[in-house]
Amino acid sequence: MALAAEILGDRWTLLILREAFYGVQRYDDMRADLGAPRSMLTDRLGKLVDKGLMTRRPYREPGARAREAYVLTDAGRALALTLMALAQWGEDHVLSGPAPVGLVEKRTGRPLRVALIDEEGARVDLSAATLAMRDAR
Amino acid sequence: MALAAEILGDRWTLLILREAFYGVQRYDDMRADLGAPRSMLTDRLGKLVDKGLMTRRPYREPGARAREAYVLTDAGRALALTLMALAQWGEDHVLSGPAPVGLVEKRTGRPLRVALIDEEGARVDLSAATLAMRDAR
DNA sequence: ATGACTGAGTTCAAAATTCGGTACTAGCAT
DNA sequence: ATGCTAGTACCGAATTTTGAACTCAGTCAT
Repeated sequence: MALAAEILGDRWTLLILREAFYGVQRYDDMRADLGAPRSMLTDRLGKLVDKGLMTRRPYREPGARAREAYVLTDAGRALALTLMALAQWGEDHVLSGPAPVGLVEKRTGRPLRVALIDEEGARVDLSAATLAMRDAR
Repeated sequence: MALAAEILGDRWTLLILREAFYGVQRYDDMRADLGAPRSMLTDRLGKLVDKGLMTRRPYREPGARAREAYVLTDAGRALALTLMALAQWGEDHVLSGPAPVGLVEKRTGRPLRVALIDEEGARVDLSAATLAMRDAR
């Protein structure tokens, strides 16, 4: 958690990851969307690549130079849960209203939410949960 | 999400929230645990109180002056999902091994995890999910 | 060939934040 | 009164962020 916080405890990083989840892959699009200073964007994208959350994927459009798409890795995509939980929390508590984008089931288009589940996969309410020490495992 | 990222896109804030979830409420305990500079801790705790994630609750031990416990509000507690998702991700992807503390069900002590659920409360795998625009709602 | 355009990275100086240390205030006991 | 200490304030140095300018290199048109 402390290590995760080191990677993710940064506003720009969170915003970049959100962009990536929205499907934005190009440096300049991210920059336009986020209003991030170039050196910040370059720095943070580089760090995300270094940490294995993103990869650079070269691509070439007809008539243009080679460019790089910033694509989430599996590890990066696994952060969807965290980012969605954060977005849900933001909707509920920071007065920003519903987010325009959410997770849906691929097959059916049904909306999905982040929640707690037990070992059988059944939902458990947050109020029924508590923190506890774990076994040595 | 951008607003949430503004509040939470900060390493110390994440670590303080983790402490709060562990039940640590006293300034000096947090400081000892986190190794945070005093002014950072004061600043971040103050911000968390300002944003309504925490409240200060005065208490008095016999023979000591009045002190303040930093207690999570409902909004703060609602971040359990986000923090747990982050911790789970950290376990899975940052090579830090299992966290010593996790969420369990109050009544049964069974371990809980963060996951995606559909409208019926059934678990949906992350690979079966995708981002989509939402209705106007 | 040259020139224009531009995508992304680099550099720079000013502003902001962080950090570690010190000083301070105020509540309690002696 | 003094001593201890919980938490805040202050300070200067170090680091990071920011916004602007610059740079390099790939592509196209002439």
